[in-house]
Amino acid sequence: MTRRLQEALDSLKSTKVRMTPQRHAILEHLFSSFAHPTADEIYKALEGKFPNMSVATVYNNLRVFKDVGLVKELTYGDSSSRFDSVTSEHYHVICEDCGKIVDFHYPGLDEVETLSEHVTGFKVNSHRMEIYGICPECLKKEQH
Amino acid sequence: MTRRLQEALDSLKSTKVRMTPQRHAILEHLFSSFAHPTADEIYKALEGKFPNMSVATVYNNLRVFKDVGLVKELTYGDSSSRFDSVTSEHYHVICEDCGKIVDFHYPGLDEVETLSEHVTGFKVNSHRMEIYGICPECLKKEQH
DNA sequence: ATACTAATTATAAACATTATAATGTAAGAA
DNA sequence: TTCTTACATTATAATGTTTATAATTAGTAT
Repeated sequence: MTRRLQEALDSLKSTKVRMTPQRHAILEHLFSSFAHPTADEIYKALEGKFPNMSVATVYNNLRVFKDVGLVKELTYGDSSSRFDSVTSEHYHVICEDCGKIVDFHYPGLDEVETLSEHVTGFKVNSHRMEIYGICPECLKKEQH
Repeated sequence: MTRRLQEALDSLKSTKVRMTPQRHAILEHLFSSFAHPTADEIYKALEGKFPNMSVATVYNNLRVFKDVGLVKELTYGDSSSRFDSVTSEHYHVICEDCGKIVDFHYPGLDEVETLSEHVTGFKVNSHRMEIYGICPECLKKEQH
């Protein structure tokens, strides 16, 4: 069990969210790696362990985790949402070919928030940024 | 007819994309304002003029325009894509309360693309950024 | 152990988007 | 101008993701 998973489980104890085997498995899947799976990928990954689990359970619980701030929903260009276990602030680099998502840390875009606040009169809360391109693996495939 | 629309029509002449009344109307709708409508909003807006137009026509043509670089598809959190007539490079400031989208110009984030290319090994093509907050109108409402 | 409440399952429905096949039409050639 | 051909449109069905519903099951506090 990773530290990140343990922390997620602990933070759930302070809420009124019940722990169930399915929820534990979904959290484990999300927090034990830095992947950004779709709901369906999670569903398929846990099929062996929970043959009777409904896909609605995956969606419901992802929403529960989102509501308590444990995961983020990423709505990018492709057809289905991806889910990201929340760690620190970071950005995503996305492969336009295979859809793979890689984390990317970049320091200061605070200036952008400040400037946009002045220009638009908005009270700015946050921003998001994604970078699009072709991943090394797909670049190789193209060359063949 | 606005200059932006005329430019869009001109640029289509240099491609092999045929002009049809439906295409003209969709372009007019997109290029005569700076709105960011969904496919369904465009469909409904043109219902009066083209009672027989199929929703597939809207989707097909938005894809055509996207392919030749006249429009951009914006996939935000909500369920359906929005479409933006391409002008110069710009970003969007989005009101979390009423959903309003305001354009925002900001010069150089090229450095982000360069750096992410080095760090991840991707061949980077583009990036997008959105800024989230509360617009002046909704701020006022909150204070009452 | 019991009871209460919430979670899960199975299923159907909703919704956006895409595919298919038949019909209609834009645009260049004769 | 008319003809021709390839492309666009329509109507419809299909697809894929996500949500809603109702019945059953299972956590948790007492």
